[in-house]
Amino acid sequence: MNPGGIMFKDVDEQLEVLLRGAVDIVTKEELVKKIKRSQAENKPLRVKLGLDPTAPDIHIGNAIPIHKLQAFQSLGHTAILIIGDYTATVGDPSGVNKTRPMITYEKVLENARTYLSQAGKILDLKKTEVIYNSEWFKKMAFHDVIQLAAKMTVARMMERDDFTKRYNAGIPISVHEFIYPLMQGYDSIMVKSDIELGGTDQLFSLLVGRDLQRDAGVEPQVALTTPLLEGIDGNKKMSKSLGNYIGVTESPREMFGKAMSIPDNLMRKYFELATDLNANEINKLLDVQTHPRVAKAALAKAMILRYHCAEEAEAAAAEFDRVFKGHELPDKIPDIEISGSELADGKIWIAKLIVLCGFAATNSEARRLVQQGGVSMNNISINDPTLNIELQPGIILKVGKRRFARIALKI
RNA sequence: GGGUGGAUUCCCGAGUGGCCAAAGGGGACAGACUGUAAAUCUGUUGGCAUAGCCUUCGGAGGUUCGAAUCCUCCUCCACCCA
Repeated sequence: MNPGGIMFKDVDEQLEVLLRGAVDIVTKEELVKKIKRSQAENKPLRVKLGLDPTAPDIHIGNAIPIHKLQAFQSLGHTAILIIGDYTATVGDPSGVNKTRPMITYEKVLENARTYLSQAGKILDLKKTEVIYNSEWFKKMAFHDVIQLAAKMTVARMMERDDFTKRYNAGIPISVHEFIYPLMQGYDSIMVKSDIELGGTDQLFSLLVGRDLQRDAGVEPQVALTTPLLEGIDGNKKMSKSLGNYIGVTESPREMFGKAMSIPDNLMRKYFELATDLNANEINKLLDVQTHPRVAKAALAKAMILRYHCAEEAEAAAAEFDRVFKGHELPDKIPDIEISGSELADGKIWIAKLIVLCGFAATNSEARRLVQQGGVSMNNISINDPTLNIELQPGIILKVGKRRFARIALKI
């Protein structure tokens, strides 16, 4: 059937996998053409995804296009992961309504390391071309930069919704932000990409890549975007800085808890983007017959399954029920050692203890938590913020619904 | 280059001599109700062992018994004209 060694699946079969969950495909005709040609010539397509290591961790939101890249990879195509070590220092303006601060190159490299190891949870890195874009950008002369900049007009830049909005709102836009899409497009030329993936907020940059390629006399890449995922607050886009994210390296129990706190109306989206369940399974779980809580627990487990094993997912679910339904103690409670020098007459002020456990930033905050009835010790609620406690070893401090500590005394 | 307006607490935003640790909203946190959902309701939201004191309204000085508020200089930002 395929003497060349690589065996590509049927075009329709490939499209079914590749288009699942995709938002924009520019253009679908070109994609079909490329896949057909790849199959006929028995030659893998070059599929590019750029990641800017601006934060140390990957969360399940920015993992979405990585999973899409993995889908291409598992079909035999060539996955190209661009580590935007150079672009990261510029700062992608997409979807941001404030000027991004520039981050240092050292920080970027440090982030790149963890990014790569985390991306390895999704991709087969042995088969992935990993390329740092400083490879070409750091060699560029100013002259080259200007030539690149000459390929774009201000009017086209201002077509972008986020730029227009910022401009009209009087929020500054730096010139270097205009350069960003050009850099990303230039990457496409350098790695000879057939397809570029990205979140929907990347569409503009992906299209610039097409323009630049056309200008350079090569066949334009197909732009394929995946949806942006709202954070667990259900409001804003998932992001590290908003603290509404689920990190791919988080423990199963953390993932489970966070998944359970997403709003119901986001369940379908999470099912589709953050799990490997198929449409039938998802529909069945979201049926009116199924209690939303059951569906959400299934979602949490399926999500964990992408990054951990089945036993761990089950254990996380059981633990969750025990703590939040059964109101029992979690089986792993962090031990906090309190130094003897913090005590006075063998006692410690409750607010101080809470701060030492890291459950409040200041004594005042801790005091408020107590006043509001959010603090208990050994399951006995404490309401007096001036209370001094005699520390018995192994005493359990609970703050709010989910923060526990077992106190030990260090003499 | 010339002109105008602006910078307030996590964010938006009110405040133009004392009643200001600073309205209102958002967010966040805690509690009630639940399913760690949504909606709703209540409370909290600078620090300090808290009836009191201390630090904060872009920065540095100054006027005043008293300054977020008035004056001088500086920094940053936006808009208009060229």
